[in-house]
Amino acid sequence: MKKITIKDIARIADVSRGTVDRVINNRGSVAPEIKTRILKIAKELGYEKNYMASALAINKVSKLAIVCPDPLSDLFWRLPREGFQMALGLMKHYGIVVEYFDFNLYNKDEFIMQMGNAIKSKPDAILVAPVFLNESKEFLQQAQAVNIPFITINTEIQHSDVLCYIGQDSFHSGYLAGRLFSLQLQPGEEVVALNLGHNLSNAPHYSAKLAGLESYFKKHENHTKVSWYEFDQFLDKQKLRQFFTGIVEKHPRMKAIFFTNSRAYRILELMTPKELESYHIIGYDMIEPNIKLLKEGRINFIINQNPIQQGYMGIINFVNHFILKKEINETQYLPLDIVVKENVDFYLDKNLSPLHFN
Amino acid sequence: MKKITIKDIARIADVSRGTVDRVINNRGSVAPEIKTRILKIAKELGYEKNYMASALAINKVSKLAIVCPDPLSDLFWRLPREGFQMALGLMKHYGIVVEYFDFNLYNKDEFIMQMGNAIKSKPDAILVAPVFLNESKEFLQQAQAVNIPFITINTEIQHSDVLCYIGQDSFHSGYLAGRLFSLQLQPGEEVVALNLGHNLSNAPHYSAKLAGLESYFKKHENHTKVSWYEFDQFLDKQKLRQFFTGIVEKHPRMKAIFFTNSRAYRILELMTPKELESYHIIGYDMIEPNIKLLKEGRINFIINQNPIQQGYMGIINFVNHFILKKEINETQYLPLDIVVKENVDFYLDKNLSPLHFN
DNA sequence: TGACTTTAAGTGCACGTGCACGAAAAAGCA
DNA sequence: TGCTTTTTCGTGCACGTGCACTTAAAGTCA
Repeated sequence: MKKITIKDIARIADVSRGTVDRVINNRGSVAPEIKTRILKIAKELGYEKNYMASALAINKVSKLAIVCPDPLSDLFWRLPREGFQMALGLMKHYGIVVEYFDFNLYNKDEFIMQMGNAIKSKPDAILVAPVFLNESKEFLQQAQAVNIPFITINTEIQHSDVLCYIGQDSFHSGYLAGRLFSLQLQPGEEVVALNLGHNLSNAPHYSAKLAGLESYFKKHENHTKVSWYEFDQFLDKQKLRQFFTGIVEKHPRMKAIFFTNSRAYRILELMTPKELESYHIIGYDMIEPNIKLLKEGRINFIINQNPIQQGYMGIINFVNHFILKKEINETQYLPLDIVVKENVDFYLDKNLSPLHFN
Repeated sequence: MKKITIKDIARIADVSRGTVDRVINNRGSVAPEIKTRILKIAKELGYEKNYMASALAINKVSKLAIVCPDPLSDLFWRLPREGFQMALGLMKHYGIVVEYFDFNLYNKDEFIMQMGNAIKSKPDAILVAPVFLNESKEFLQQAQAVNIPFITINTEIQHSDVLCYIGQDSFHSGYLAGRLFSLQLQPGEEVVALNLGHNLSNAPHYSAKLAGLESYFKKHENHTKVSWYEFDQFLDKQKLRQFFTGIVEKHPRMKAIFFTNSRAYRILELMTPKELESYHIIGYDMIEPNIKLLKEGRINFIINQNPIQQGYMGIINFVNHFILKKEINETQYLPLDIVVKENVDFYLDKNLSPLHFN
């Protein structure tokens, strides 16, 4: 019942606390036979280190650098940050200091700069959303040289020095969208996928979604035509409308529109009432404009990427690895939540308040 | 940057640590003017109690009694327990001792007995799945008398002494099922809801689901007929089949079947191949037989009640309230996850491994 | 054998808080 | 004023671990 301590072990093994300490923490300088004796006793008694006392004694902070898009530059990125805060509130007693290195989501140079700054700050680890594929891989090399591991969220990249990835399986995310469309599509109707933003070739999480979407129809409804387009000047409403008009003209049988990211609302706000009625829409992310459109019945499904949990788990993994020294999984896929008008309220972050510790 | 401690405040306020301690913890015996001075300084400096040192000093365990159905008596109840274990692994350093009081889900007397035992064990709080409505309310009275608050999960009951409820909004859960059916229903087709198990009048979480389902169709498709039945001898395959045959005969236009709980598989395993093809099925809970049926396309949608999170959050709330002394929300609705074949893999608990701390 | 080095083991303090105990100051009272 | 009672405040130890420092023992070599 009572928690067993180092002192207990020392008493039973007839040695001093210091010796037990050396054994437990593998500091050496202890006779082999005594070491085995102590380990045996510790195991038998089920000794578990008291992390509170440990953390108190160490009195040293672990540093985590977080390199994510500026929450102000993109609505979505508020949410992972919320998750960071939650977990940090919960874990702050372990002595974790984080430094944020925000960058503008659309500015590759800022990303490069902030990644450099993050590495320069000599943290114990870097938590990064590697939205720019090539540049991220480059920095991974650099970090590897100075022995700083990466925790990645949101965008999955393949690299040996990534401690773990937390986010969605993008391919299956697109695949799921295919299934959801097919619930309502009639034969002959076409599907169009739109990527508003980053260049697809440098953004693996977006292109994987497209691949998944196409894969679904190839497998189940090979007659359904799927096309895709990318467009990065979505902030210019006039150009965006022109772009969309072009698509409408090119695809008179278009019935379903898939958005690879959170920016469905950018086009929906430019649609005519008639257009709004005509299409099945699937988009991503529970940001305010999308939620509104979902509730109005304009967006049919939102696929939620659990951004808050992405942040939450990122911190948890840091704690697990660096403080509790536990094994962690390299790939941690979060659920592909299907959000409709009828359950959207229960996905809003206010429901996570119990995890808010501040 | 540096963490500010009681000692710092004492030095600045020119008093002793003890005095600051008395102010911070509201122990009285301190002159009013000094109290305000100390509070002011504490606030200015942003003092935050170090809970690790605090817990270490107190060296007292908080006791939590958990009264939930035996995981062996019902597959579903393994999952909340997993959530308990996760959170406890994460929080164990706060010194939490839990005692489980399992009862057979179908045995009201066992529930009564274990609730009694739980109260007798004099815990700081009881975490309970109050699946029997009337009996639960009775014990709430008793616990109130000896000042033991309740944390409830899974089944929502109205009572002033419930510290918090963590689980689904059952009404909207049924309502969502209505929407999901309507994605595929043709005019004239009927919906039947089946409650295999508890008496509905004593199980509010089940009856609320039915109400939600009916409400959806009343509001959106008033022509669609919705009927419901309950049947508690579902373990007897022959009787169950008879029961179902009766329903098939009574409802030749039945196209959609809604199960209020996890026991859809009980009837599906008795269906003929032709019957299996004929109906849209919605059920609850990610237990093994249901997952299999979902993957085979027999069950169309599973609504996930986040059982692991129910357990996880239950513990988190205990910590928040009793250790960190934070305000907690009385009602904490978990998402109504829509699970289909295409995203089921990402809802399996293996994906939550990072929360496993043992 | 004696002086010195290396290795093994023990001791004491620190971390920040809670709490019991006792000292000091203030208040009450004759 | 002198005494007692009450209030207010300070001090020391404990919690379990980490770590630096000290001491003791064993080993090395001329």
